[in-house]
Amino acid sequence: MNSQSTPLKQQLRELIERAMATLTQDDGPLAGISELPPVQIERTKTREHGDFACNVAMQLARLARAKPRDLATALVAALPADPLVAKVDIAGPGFINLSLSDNAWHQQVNQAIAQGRDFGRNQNGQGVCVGVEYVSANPTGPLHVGHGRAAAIGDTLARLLDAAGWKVVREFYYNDAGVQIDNLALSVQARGRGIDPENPAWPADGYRGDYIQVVADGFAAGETVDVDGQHLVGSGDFDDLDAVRRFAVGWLRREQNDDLAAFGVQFDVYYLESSLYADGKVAETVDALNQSGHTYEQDGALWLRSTDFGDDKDRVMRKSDGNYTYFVPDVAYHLSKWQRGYVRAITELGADHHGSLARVKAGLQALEQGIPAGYPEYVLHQMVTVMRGGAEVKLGKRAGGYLTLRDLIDEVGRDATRYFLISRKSDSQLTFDIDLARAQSNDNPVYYIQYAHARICSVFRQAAEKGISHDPQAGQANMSVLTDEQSLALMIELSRYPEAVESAAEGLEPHTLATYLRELAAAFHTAYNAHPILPADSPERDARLTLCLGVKQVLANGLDLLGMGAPEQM
RNA sequence: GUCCCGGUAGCUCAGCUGGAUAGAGCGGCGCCCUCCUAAGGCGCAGGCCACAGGUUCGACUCCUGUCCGGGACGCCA
Repeated sequence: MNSQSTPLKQQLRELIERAMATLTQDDGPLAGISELPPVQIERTKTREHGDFACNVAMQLARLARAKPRDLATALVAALPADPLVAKVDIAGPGFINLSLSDNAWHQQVNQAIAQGRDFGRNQNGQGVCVGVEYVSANPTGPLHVGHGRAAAIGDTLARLLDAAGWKVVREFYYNDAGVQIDNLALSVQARGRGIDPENPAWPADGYRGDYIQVVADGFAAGETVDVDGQHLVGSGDFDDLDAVRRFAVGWLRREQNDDLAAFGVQFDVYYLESSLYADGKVAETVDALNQSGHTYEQDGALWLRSTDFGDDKDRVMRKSDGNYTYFVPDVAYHLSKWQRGYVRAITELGADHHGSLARVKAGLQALEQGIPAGYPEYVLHQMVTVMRGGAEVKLGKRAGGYLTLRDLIDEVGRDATRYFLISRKSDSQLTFDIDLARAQSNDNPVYYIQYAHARICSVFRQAAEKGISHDPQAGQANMSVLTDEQSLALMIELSRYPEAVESAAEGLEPHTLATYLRELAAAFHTAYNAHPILPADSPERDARLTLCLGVKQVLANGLDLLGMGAPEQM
């Protein structure tokens, strides 16, 4: 494993910090300022402003009672010389603009090649354990597109956090015992007895989809289901509702797992709601809430005074019929995450559940067990609508045309499905255009990015056919022959990758990585068109091929974080 | 009525924890393959960042209010 070298931004930040330290000495302009603001280094929008800009002089202006530009001048004068930095300017209201040497970019390319799959990874998480929960669909039906969005977002988050040095546990939580499961069992039983949803004898809240018939047929035919460590055999005895229930749950669990596997999504832990009752976690939670004094009895029910913790009204914990409301096991479940050592817990949910967030957080606070106020962190996604042929595809469970995640994967492919579900900010509603996702054309960003990777592979194949060998060492030594604008722009784009990974992980915003990869691919395609990669001149050729190797590595790393393939040929 | 999320080019959307002249793709118009995959590239046109205030050196970004669209508000899960 290569030791990760210090990221560019951080190296520059340290230079500025050293300059600031100089100015705090004795009677320097910053002397006597106790709290210096954190130094922010950011990429500039145009190279006219250099490569990186620092706004610290403006931030310090008031504290130091000095003009921003005067401070900037003093900082620049105190800035230590460094081979990374070619030029320093002061511009606008007091920006310090840093222009890097070409050699700085060459180093980034070389690092991408040398570090390989590790390039872009960082140690920000310091190996601390974070639980990431997502999908968590109840086993009452096939996964639909909304679950697909949850899976794509959650899985990419998990990969990003892993790349950022956290110890990630992927978790799937499901209810295997509640009212909805009863409805499932009753539905399968009814189908098994030849009752269909149009029949007056159909269960009131039954699941009407055709898949119920399939499950019933399997149960009748004595099919077997192996899932979650269980081996289930359909007995065909529809009077044994408990057996029907176990079989149906197992069947749908297996179905969901198969679909998720086809989507490239796997979990470390499957957590059953029923286990929270079986192992006393629910009772422990209720006792702790009672003991902490945040509960009261009223109207024959037990209430949590969640308004003490920011909820807008108190919530019933135990109904007057003696059963717990769903949010009690929810609190117990998140307590178990804390107790299992998840220092951070991230819960990915559909935004239609946002109403439950406040009460779960309130419940965790009311336990008074030192769980941080921000626990768990929620990432919510908005609804997905699907378009085909310019018309909306209805997704309702009741309708016959039930579009499942599996249907979508089969129709447009795993990579395109993942990309489209991840490419938008999770906070905004998403329109999934099946025709666009299927298009094998430049309308489709999936191919655009993957094609960049395939194109590089193709160039190396061409080189091999022509008997041209690539000397990577010579390439690295000769990078300075690449002075054209497009190559430089490509190197700079490549150098942004570690920052893209870091900020996507930190902000829990996987879509920003998708955006970055499109920009990297664009920079590559531009350079590809501007200059032949296999010119006769061998120093230049070696350098261009070396740059291609670096870009190829970054594309592969980035696509992998999105759970997508990096094809060598298209 | 309360709460959450959106409102940026004709369309679909980016805009990184407030930064310098607002970005990309598609669509429109005009170009580029005797050349490594044209699944590509180049150029032009296109904007009161929903609206009105406020905060400050500086606001698409933060705060308040209004309007529009979507969602959530149960002793359902």
